[in-house]
Amino acid sequence: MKKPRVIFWFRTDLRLTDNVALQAALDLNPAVLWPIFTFDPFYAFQKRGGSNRWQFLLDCQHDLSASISRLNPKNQLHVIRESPKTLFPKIFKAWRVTHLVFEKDTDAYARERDEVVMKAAADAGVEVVIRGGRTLWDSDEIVAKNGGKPTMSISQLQAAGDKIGPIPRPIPAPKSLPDPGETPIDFEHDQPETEPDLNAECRVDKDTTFESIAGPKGDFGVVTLEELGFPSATASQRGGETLALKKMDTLIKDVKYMATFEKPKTSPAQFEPQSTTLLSPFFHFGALSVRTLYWAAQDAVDAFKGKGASSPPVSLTGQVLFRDMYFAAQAALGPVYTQTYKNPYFRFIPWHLPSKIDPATGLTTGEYHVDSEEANVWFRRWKEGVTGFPWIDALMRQLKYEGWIHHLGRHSVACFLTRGGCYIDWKRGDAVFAEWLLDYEPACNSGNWCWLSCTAFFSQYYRCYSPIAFGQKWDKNGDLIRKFVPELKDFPAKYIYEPWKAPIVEQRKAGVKIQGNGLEKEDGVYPKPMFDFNERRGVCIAAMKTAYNVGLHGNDEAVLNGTWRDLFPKDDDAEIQQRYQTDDGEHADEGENLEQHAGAGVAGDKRAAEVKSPQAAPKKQKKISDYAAPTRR
DNA sequence: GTCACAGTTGTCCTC
DNA sequence: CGAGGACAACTGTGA
Repeated sequence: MKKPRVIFWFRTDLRLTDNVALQAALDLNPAVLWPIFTFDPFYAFQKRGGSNRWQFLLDCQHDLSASISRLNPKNQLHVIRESPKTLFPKIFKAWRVTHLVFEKDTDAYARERDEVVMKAAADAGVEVVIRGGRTLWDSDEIVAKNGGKPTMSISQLQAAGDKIGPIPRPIPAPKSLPDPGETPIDFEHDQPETEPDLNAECRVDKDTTFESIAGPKGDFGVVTLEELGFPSATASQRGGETLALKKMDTLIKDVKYMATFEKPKTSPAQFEPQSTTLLSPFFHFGALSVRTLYWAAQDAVDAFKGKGASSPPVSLTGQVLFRDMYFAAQAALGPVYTQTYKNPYFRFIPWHLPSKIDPATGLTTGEYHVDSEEANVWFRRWKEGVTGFPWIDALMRQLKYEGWIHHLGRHSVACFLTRGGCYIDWKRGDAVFAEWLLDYEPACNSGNWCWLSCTAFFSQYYRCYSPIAFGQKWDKNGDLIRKFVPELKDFPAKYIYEPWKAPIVEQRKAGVKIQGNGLEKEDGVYPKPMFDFNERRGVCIAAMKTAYNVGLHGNDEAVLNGTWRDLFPKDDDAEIQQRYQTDDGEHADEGENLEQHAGAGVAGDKRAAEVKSPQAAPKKQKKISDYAAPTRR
């Protein structure tokens, strides 16, 4: 029998260490092995992502390719610029492939993509080998042990994990790699769909990535930011497995830090160095395996002799357990995991700026309805970091520039945008994080936005982060603000969280005027706050109470057919019912699913200080357990 | 079914 | 300055 000719398909596992799937490929004892990465136009055009994250990905690929070449100078990472859906059928034939090996991926698009590829493999007589390694436990197995339901709490995840058994220990990197086979590309190069381009705004130039299948030099080299038409990255964090392992080495030496880590006690205001490990971007691209971190942390706890070793959920191990919880929730719910509409586990709350839904698929389109011009301005000011609340603005500018903010910083800005300030749909924030975060992970990002907006996973909506007090608790002097909002760098600490309260003479001394809305940039000016936070907190908590009393979820009939409004109290409060503005036909609904009625008038949020209780709304429409678990494939 | 209690990460006031 | 309780009141878990 002839020895196997194997493609190893790298995806979200850009590493050699603890790569269980790669080991499975080597266990086939292949004659030749092509390590490949399909540069999928889907991610370039139909998923949001800015320069910082692209750079991190490209770093990971350069590093991986170099590591491969170190093991075998004849080999490298072969980056192929085409959709895997069209590429594989051609390449299976052209390269006379016998086996395709890859790591399992449970993201919604990845499942669909892999189905297509597996079908092509079956048609071509190529054997497919899949191994798990992206999560601590296999997400589908977790779902099965959780009664086929999404894991909606950390205790459910832990119970399901206990039923499966111990988390596998990481395995070492291979010591050698076979040669690659020949790489003829004498087949047609399918051109990608480039419209709509969700990243059009981020590009400074047109994309040329897909002009050739093996790159401009024909050497299957790594794509560049220039080819993608993206500007240079601004983030200081860089990617790659080598760097990740170096970070791990440093961490492991600090047994006390590892063993006593408690997430809620780490400061969101600390930068250079940050108070947490900053390993999440490496997990996202698979440059480091979560099992490596898990066992390093667990071993540190076991080795720690002092007092105060931490345990889940606050410990380092707890952090990756939460990641598994979100992944298993996603594995159970499929595409609706990243939206409320059609999702039986996510609470329906009539936020401002709700998502548009594609009637054909029932999925969000990425666009949104503008039910309130005021809320739309708030959203723009939030995104650009000119809300007039320095703590929020510093975090948002840090996010844009560095591609990272501390977890509690994310809590602050997410609470502020949704249930604790603007009352804007969590999907708007989710999309901004998707664009800017280095570590953007759909499962975790969607999960955390739901958590913070009290849409799912968490429900104590009356616990509301103050854009003033929360930052002050960690950073009295406002150093994070001084760093990322330089307009305020000379402001007295007494007023730095509430600059609008500073007397004119103090403003003059600090060289900054507090005026305007921040959208017209002007030197020496920092905007006034975009609303009275205490007033907004009251409005939001009352509106949340109403939404909770009505008790709808994303898959309830009233949400699907748009009659949910009938269940909410009829009053003029903008936060109770999204109201379409009748004086602006542009925003009137164009016959889509969410059935936005033309409202009774222009929303006037300022009036909404007191909110009436819902009239005779049922305490609970339905219990979650009344729903059949949504099925996938 | 009921009830008490806990829940990774709130704020503000009093003592 | 730190601890503790009120605020108003959510869901999931387990006895």
